[in-house]
Amino acid sequence: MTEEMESKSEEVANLLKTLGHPKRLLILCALMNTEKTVSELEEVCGAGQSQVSQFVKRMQNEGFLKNRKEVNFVYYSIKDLRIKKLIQQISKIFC
Amino acid sequence: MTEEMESKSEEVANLLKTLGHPKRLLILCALMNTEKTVSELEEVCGAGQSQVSQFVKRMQNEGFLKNRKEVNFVYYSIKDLRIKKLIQQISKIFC
DNA sequence: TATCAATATTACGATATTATAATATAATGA
DNA sequence: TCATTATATTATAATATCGTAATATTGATA
Repeated sequence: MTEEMESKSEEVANLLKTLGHPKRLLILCALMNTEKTVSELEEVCGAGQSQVSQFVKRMQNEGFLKNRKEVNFVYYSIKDLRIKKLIQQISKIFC
Repeated sequence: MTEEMESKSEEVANLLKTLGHPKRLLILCALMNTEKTVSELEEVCGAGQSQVSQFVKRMQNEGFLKNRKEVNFVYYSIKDLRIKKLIQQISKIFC
């Protein structure tokens, strides 16, 4: 096994792990067509404020999400078209 | 959020979690073209016998793999064409 | 300035996962 | 039968993740 395979497999595994949580998946699905605030996402996935904040932070760090601040709201959305298509593919594969 | 969405998201999340481990990914890739024994898979992913055995058991339980016993070897392989295509999609998405 | 609303961060116990070692099982061949 | 080989199972310590509560931050507004 090459160094490259090892690091690539870790990189991909990290992305898959981030996707591998039911509430994070629900958040991603909810963001497919529109941006949403943290409190809106709380309702979407039935998690508390703190947990949603942690979820979106992680997904942003992994490159899935971006945000935009407006007054004291923070709107999260899918980072770009590439990620949106990726999520569509994933959902096509598993659903 | 409907009951159905909740259970579907858990189901998909479980599949993604199973995929979300670097050595399990390496095992799946190694099985794309050919079946392999547990000891061959040890070399493929650089894990010990026990761990590989646990990995393939889990992936078999999740529906990714099947096995075939021959004398005292156990050959593991991708369960069917549908799963093979799924893994190809995943690797196309992330690589 | 004081307060409030929205979000982020931190802390922490509970639970799950990982990696490893030890042992068990099952089939083979001497 | 006994030893060997391949695999499976069990146990366990280390680590990671999850969910929750408490606190901090930030910007707006009274």
